[in-house]
Amino acid sequence: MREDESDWFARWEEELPSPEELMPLSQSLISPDLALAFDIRSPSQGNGNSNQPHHHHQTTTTPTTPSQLQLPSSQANSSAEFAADSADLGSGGAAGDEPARTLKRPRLVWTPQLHKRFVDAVAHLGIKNAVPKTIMQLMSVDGLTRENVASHLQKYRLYLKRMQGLSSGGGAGSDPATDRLFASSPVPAHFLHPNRVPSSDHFMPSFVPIATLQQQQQMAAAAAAAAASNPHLQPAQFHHRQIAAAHFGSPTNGGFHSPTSNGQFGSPTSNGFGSPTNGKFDPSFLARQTQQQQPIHRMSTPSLHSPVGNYVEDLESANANGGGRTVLTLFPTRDD
DNA sequence: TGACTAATAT
DNA sequence: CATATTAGTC
Repeated sequence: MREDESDWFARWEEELPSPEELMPLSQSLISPDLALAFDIRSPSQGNGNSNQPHHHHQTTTTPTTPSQLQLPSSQANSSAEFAADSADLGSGGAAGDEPARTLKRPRLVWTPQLHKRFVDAVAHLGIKNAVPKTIMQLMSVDGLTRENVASHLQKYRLYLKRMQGLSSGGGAGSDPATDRLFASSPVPAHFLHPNRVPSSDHFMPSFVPIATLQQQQQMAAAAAAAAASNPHLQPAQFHHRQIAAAHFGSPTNGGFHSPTSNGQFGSPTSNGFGSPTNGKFDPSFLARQTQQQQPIHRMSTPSLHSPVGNYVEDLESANANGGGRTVLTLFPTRDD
């Protein structure tokens, strides 16, 4: 049975999105235009995690066409002429406040990869501890906010409920596009059986959330740079109508991957969680991520250099529904 | 106060 | 419809 442990782990690793598919979220969130807007949202919401851009190195293994690299300045958009005066981008006018502060971030798009990470996190945490903040931390996806997770979690829960109800009936399959995303990731058994607790339960020997510390300053710098370059796109600009969708296609070890062999992770708290569904687990592994303001000390990860995220901005007409929506695609829209 | 969930808005 | 945002509660 011990093998099971390593087995599941191996399986888990395998299922994880390959580095090529993984990527740092925030980076994508922060498109040039957005760079300006990437700032945090409401002042009151401490926002456990703001977004922090990482700088990734290009892994030599990025066979992908080198063509799309770097930030295209998004000028691809038609509005390249936003730049003009730097002074007031603020709301035009009068009040000129801090636009960056009030900007809204683009809608997060839950790609299968992202969702997978989400499910993995939830599975490993156990429904009990699977609350937005924890999930978010475990996912360790740069740029993901607690609210993003909360929202998704809500929906996921509904989905699970639906599944439960359906499963007893018989089965038929549901293929509505609605579940498409959720279907992309297997739902851990316990999820469907809230009451059942596997005797041998306990997975997650020592899961280690790597990344998690990011530098806000860098982000600020980046923003500043972006701002300088593209002085403004005030919210009003985004406000209504389309932005460019950023597609990501870059490998990144985000931090989810485990360096098995190298396992330097020896995290101080590499404890095996207690039981996900049973006892209480020590969130120590969460490493108190005290808000932001951390000295950019990257962990000594073996080789956590991530490739630069070469994302391309694409205008996604998105839907033909009511009108253009601004959407940000994080991962390469690669369906599984 | 901060976080969670449910409800509602976009 | 998928997310985001708000509101009520703990």
